[in-house]
Amino acid sequence: MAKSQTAITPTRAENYPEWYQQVVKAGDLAETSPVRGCMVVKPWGYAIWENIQRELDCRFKETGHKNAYFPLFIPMSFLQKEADHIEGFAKECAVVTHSRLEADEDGKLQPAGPLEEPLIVRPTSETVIGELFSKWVQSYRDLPLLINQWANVVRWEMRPRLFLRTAEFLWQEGHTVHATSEEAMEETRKMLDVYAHFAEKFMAMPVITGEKTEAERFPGADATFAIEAMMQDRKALQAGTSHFLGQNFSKSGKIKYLSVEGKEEYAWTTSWGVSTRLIGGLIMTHSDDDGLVLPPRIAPAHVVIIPVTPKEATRPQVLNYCLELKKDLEKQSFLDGRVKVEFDDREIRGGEKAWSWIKKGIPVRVEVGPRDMEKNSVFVSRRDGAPKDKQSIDRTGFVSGIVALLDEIQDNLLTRAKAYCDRNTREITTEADFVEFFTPKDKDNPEIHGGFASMGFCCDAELEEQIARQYKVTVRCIPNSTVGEEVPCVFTGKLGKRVIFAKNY
RNA sequence: CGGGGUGUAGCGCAGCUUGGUAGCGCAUCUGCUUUGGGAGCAGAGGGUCGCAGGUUCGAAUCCUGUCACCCCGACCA
Repeated sequence: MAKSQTAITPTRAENYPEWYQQVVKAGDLAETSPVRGCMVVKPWGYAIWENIQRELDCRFKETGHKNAYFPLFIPMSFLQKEADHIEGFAKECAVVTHSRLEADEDGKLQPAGPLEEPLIVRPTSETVIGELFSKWVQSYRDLPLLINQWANVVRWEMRPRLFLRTAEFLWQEGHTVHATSEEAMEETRKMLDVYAHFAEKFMAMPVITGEKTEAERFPGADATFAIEAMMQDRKALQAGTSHFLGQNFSKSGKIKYLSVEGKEEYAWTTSWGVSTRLIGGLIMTHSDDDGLVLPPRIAPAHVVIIPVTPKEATRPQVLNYCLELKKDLEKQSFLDGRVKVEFDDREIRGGEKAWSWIKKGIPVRVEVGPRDMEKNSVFVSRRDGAPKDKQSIDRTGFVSGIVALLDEIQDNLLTRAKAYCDRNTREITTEADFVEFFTPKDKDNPEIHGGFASMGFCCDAELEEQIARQYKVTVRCIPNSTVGEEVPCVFTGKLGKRVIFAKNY
């Protein structure tokens, strides 16, 4: 049978959503679970999440936050406290109503021991954390209170997609309490910047930071900020959010403190989070028709060494040479650690072996055989290049240059992603251009459209909703970089703000 | 939860319109060959066709119900 030209079928151009699923599968990142909507994160995928966690956790601690853990269950009455918050989350919650199971006459298990008050599996923790914060905060001396938790949350989504939207997902939620509005706003923006910096520097994922319009705001927030990234199908992915909650949750949760002047005041709170969705963003930013492409700074391993042993006689020497090479590479410092090396001596065919690593997105592959050993060189290919593109490099030079090579791949991926985003971002000035920009050209791939439209908008909520219904396009954000700019609205001509319109995940 | 689609060997699919008791590719096993590359040749094993009813002498194929998955919509990190 003639093998397809690409490791992944269908290709991105043929069917993007299906391609995405195949990349997740081929890269051995995750799979669906017996429970609809839930996800099993496999070791290679979880290692990516651990790298995301490690880096972000450092940044959180550097900015003064401490980790804590709050309960999975929230009393239903807590959710009731903040009116907008209920509106936003009540519908998609998992509800626990019983405390045990009992076998009936037929031996079938039945829920028993009904709870007096149903418990909600947290969709987000503002309400429980607020309850506890109200006890922790008494005086201005207790502020600011800067807490983060790494946890799982559940939102009973109707249309799950691995990493992008699952019923249960892993995330981090920061919750902070401040004495003043200014300080809380500063925190909100600071954490957004932490996310933006992380996305660009580590995930090589260019993002636009900005504020959400009222329609897209977090339920219960006074202002929501987000990082938005462009995927390869030109749709936007909200990759992280930071909320200025004003005094809404402190009023509903009674978070009060005694000020320097001895007056009782309501505190100002923030919350911010990123989730395993980042991995979905990573996949859709860099991967190609041969599978996953991982930026070195987030990859579970940087280099795979594949021994080539055509003759049984030289096999032990080749394996030994590879192990020595592994040791030398692992002496090199990369980021805060070492260069991480996989040595693949599985007893499978060379081609299959190499392709399995291509599909996993490992940044650098090294093939070492008897001839390389004789010349004291190695055969190297980069994941950001073509699969057949291999180069013979002197062993010493390769080892001493590995860190530079990883940095180069990292930079190249960011440059490439940035160029893609720029190429598909257009200034829109008329309604006709807007319609044209977002009308699919290809009937077989109706998802493919223009990309990001940078344009003036009066930010009328009703108009925004109408546009969303008609064109399936929403305001992704009011970019921080253009705040203050006054631009005529493309639809009404009224002076408005510069916004980014796009289709989104 | 609405609209559409798909369920046939471990995986990917054909067969279904025009009912006659199951086929292809990959994978697996065996042998020989090959050996800087997702191997070649020859042979073998493996399926009560998602599940439950119905129509019929006879159902993968027609009808009804049901479950699961995927796509589109509503909802969303």
